[in-house]
Amino acid sequence: MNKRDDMIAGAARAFEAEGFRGIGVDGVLAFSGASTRTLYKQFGSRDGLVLAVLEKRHRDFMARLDRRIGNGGPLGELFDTLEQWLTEHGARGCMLLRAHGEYASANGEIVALVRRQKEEFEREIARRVETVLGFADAALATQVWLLFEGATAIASVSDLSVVGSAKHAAGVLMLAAQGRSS
Amino acid sequence: MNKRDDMIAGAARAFEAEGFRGIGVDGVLAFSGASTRTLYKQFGSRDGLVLAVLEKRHRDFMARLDRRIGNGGPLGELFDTLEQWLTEHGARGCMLLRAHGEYASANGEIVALVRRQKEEFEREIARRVETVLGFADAALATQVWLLFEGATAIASVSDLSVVGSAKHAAGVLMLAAQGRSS
DNA sequence: GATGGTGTAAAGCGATCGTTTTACATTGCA
DNA sequence: TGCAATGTAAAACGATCGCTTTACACCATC
Repeated sequence: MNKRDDMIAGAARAFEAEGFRGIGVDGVLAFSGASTRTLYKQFGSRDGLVLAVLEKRHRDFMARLDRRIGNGGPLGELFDTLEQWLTEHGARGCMLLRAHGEYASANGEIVALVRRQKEEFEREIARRVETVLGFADAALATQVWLLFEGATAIASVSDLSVVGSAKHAAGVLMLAAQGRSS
Repeated sequence: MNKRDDMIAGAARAFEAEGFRGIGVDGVLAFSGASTRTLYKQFGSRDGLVLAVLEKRHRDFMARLDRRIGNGGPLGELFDTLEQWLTEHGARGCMLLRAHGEYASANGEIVALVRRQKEEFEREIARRVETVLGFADAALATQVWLLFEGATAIASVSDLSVVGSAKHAAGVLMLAAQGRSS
């Protein structure tokens, strides 16, 4: 019954470790023990499975954000959630952006999906910035987003402490924005 | 004579557009018109070509930094150079980090090279931070690095204006660091 | 004017790619 | 009890993969 979910979870681990184009269908399926027949019945194609993995990945992270992890307010939660996420999943760069890069000229549907997901994520950050400041500040939201994605990327070649650095920098930028408004 | 350079330049364009694992040897060579024979004589293997591309890419960007582009001081130059670079090469995410992700479990030499390159880049930022502040501030250097890599990544799904946002945020963080020291 | 370095053209190596297909087992619902 | 859905196992499709090899052309230097 949850075979479909097993395949998505297994494929996510496979793509995380080997990259989206670096592993074949058989290799991906080995992570969940499913057969090729089931893959094509459930997802239609290999790319269909990729889309399902990306959708679940984004949905899971957004849901995790709602758990209000940590104690640094709406913006601090953002980075505390990221640190917890990277601890659990390993830091290999944002899976969505990796797919965006690997399928840039091979699958427009995947590219479009990731763009939509990132727009949604930026809006979520803007919402949190407005909650903290009491007024909207699109420029600050973008800067916090930059710190977030920078930490996600750099953690793969450095260590998880960069997430704390990003959190701290976001706090400094926020205080500066508050100072300018008073 | 410059056939080797042609192959590296062509391969860089190929990998930029299709990803490192998303295009075959024949496709890569079509960008420079070279033959497979020449590839294996010059680079030994496909991965050898990848290493050469990454080395040249890093060296070229570091050399570009020395041209002191823009007028925002050592830190402003960093982001002005990035913006010029992305305008010329297109914004598809950092090629080095893309390679690091795609070869994470397939080629340790590539992974190690990128790690070294990123360490060197972080030191370059730290050097510039110290020049501006008059004293070393490793935490600030890391934060500027986060903004830089975040802008590089996000420009691929947004637009180049995020580089200006990163530059501005770096300026705010620097002023805050100066304030703390006085 | 032979030689060695560097290049192209093209065929072929075994392996693997994404996908389809055939054959059969299990399960839940009518 | 019977049927449809869902699953596995395994073979095979043509295409493409990274790589090797054979054969030949150019062009500088000694």
